[in-house]
Amino acid sequence: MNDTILVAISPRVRVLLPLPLAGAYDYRVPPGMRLQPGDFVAVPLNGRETLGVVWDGEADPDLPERKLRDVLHAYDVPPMTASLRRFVEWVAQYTLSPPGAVLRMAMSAPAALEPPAPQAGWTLATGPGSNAPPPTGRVTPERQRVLDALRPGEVLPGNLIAERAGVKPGVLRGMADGGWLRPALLPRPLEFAPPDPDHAQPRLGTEQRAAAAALEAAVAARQYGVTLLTGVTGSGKTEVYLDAVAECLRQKRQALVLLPEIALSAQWLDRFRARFGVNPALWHSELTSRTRRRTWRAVAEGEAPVLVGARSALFLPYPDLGLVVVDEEHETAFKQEEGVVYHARDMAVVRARLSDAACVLVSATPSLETLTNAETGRYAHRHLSERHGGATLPAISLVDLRRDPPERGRFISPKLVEAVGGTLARGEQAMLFLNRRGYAPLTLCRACGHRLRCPNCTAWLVEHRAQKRLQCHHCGHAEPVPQHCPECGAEGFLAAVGPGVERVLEEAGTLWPEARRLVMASDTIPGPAAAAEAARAIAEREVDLIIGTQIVAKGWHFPHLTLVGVVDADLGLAGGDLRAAERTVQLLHQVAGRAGRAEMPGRVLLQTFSPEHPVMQALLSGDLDAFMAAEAETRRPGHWPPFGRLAALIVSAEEERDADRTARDLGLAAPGGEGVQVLGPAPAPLALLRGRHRRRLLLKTRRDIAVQPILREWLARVEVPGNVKVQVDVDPVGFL
DNA sequence: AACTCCAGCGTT
DNA sequence: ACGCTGGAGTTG
Repeated sequence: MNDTILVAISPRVRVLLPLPLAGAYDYRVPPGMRLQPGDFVAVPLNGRETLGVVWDGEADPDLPERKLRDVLHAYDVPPMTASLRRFVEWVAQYTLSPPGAVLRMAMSAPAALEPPAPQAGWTLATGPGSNAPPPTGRVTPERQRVLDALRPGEVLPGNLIAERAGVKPGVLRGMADGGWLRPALLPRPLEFAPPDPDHAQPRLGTEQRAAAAALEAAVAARQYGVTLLTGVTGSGKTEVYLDAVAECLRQKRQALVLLPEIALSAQWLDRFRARFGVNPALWHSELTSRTRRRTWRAVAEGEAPVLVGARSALFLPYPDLGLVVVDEEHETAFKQEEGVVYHARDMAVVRARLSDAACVLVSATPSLETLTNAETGRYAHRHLSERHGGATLPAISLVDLRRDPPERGRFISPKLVEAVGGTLARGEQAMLFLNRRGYAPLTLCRACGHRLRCPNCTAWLVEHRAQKRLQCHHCGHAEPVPQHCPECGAEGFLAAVGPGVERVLEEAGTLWPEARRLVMASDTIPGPAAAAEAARAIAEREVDLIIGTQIVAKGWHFPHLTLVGVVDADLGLAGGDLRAAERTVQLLHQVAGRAGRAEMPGRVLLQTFSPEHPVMQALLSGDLDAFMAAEAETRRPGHWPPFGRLAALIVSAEEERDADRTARDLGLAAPGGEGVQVLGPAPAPLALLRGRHRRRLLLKTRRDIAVQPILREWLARVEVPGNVKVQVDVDPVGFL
């Protein structure tokens, strides 16, 4: 045997830090510490302590020993699963984000790594197997009641024992000194009561039953697969997918349900409670730090069997995810536009695949992307064609504003006035929908034509008359409504142009002074409590007329609502957005679905200047399938999504010429070739946003060409100065 | 992201 | 000579 010189090479691990660094860093494992991939650790970084996760792969052997620092500490929490680690990497490479930036989303409750402080309680010092010295002192009646309140081995909090025994807390201390009681740690209670899959059996129709069985089978298969669940509003899609959740519970795996607006989902939670007997765990950005910490830890320890959340819930550390449901999958709220730019619906599919879980995408008005995946067979498709409980679909009609315009200065046409009036007269509820907050979207000077615009954004200031302020809906800038025109100084010439919900409220007040009116907009319904209260007031008929923005479109059940009037059906169609028509159909269809959900038939009136527009015709006929098929044919020839791929580069800088220069450089370095096309640079749709000048370039490729390598090479060719930001948006939606 | 380092400037 | 501020650079 050869003589070998054994060099004591200290073991090294790669640690990914939740910071926007290029990759994982290597650390030394101190003697006695055992680490495996996924372990949460504390490490030194540039003179401070940072949390991180032991990552996969070999440490760099060429890194000199002197650069290495020791791992400081390993946390006693379940390690991050391999499936979540793969997901972090996948999202990072897809969105061109540093992996650490994605990891940060998976470490959104760092305090949860510390074990929860154990709660102290009391237990009997004497008892079977105890060799404690015999207690001293008399057994008073009080003390006897304390002894009776505790079973041998039982640990209870002091205040509970004192309450049960009817004694002052001081008695317990005395008994502890005398050796009757001894302090002990309380067993940690479960954060979330386990939902019972068989708490209430829903009454499903035949069609629902078949769909539920298919979803249950998909969950029971314990492997990846995506099912699109469609059906008109009121067809009972929620009950069907809750059956899949029940099956997931029986499989002892965790279920995740993503909702677009978790803050508005009070009614959804009622249905969950009715089905499973308990509340699910919730996850959204407005949780208190305490709830956040507790929920994160409960999820990691497998004690949150069902989690309902916003898109960020995708990054929670489920030990064994068995089902991911994306409700209202077409909603643009699933798109995260800042930081790591991602689409939660698409990432949900990836999360499910990497976890060998079933995925269910749910919508009455599915996106063209999802429909196309269903048509090509990548997704299974289940459709519910019947409205549940005997309700019929609302009758939709158009009001041609060219033939039947409202009175001058008004926005509700005579036909709609009549319909609302009739509905209110019958004691039924009506809704007026206008997807615009505030009083008026534009204020202009009638003397000089000046329009009041935001100093930081390419946007008009919106008057909010209730607050007597002008607001920018993009940056939060607000100012008092001026008396004089800031341009020409004329007094009394500033005029509100166009309607917002506040103005419709005012008009409704003059038309139906007796009607009890409620405005539902994101500024009047700021959170879950307000949403629940609004739903209650409407259900208990404390409201006659609801005036709302798009938040009224989402999943509400208003049993007494029989009329929906859409004040401006054309609103979403302006502008050059690729998906404007699709989104308008989806939004207006959802709004229309609020009418007539119980036995009373519903009616919908759409006010439009272009009744012949395919969007209006689709809503009129109710044949959304045909509309989506036609929509597909407009996108297919130009290889627009979903028949091609799109990525946007948003170049922004405080100085316009800096943004222009980098945008031009990117344009000059643009990739090309077969099936690859670059559009721009052009001013971004909001050319000025929060004080930054923005330019946009669009990369469009054939569907079989991945955009990420092209983007990486492109960005590597261009030098971006420090005062310029280039944001990458793979699969952009909307106009940002 | 959060720190150090250092140039450039003003104060003591 | 000292100290503050801002920007660039670094972190294992």
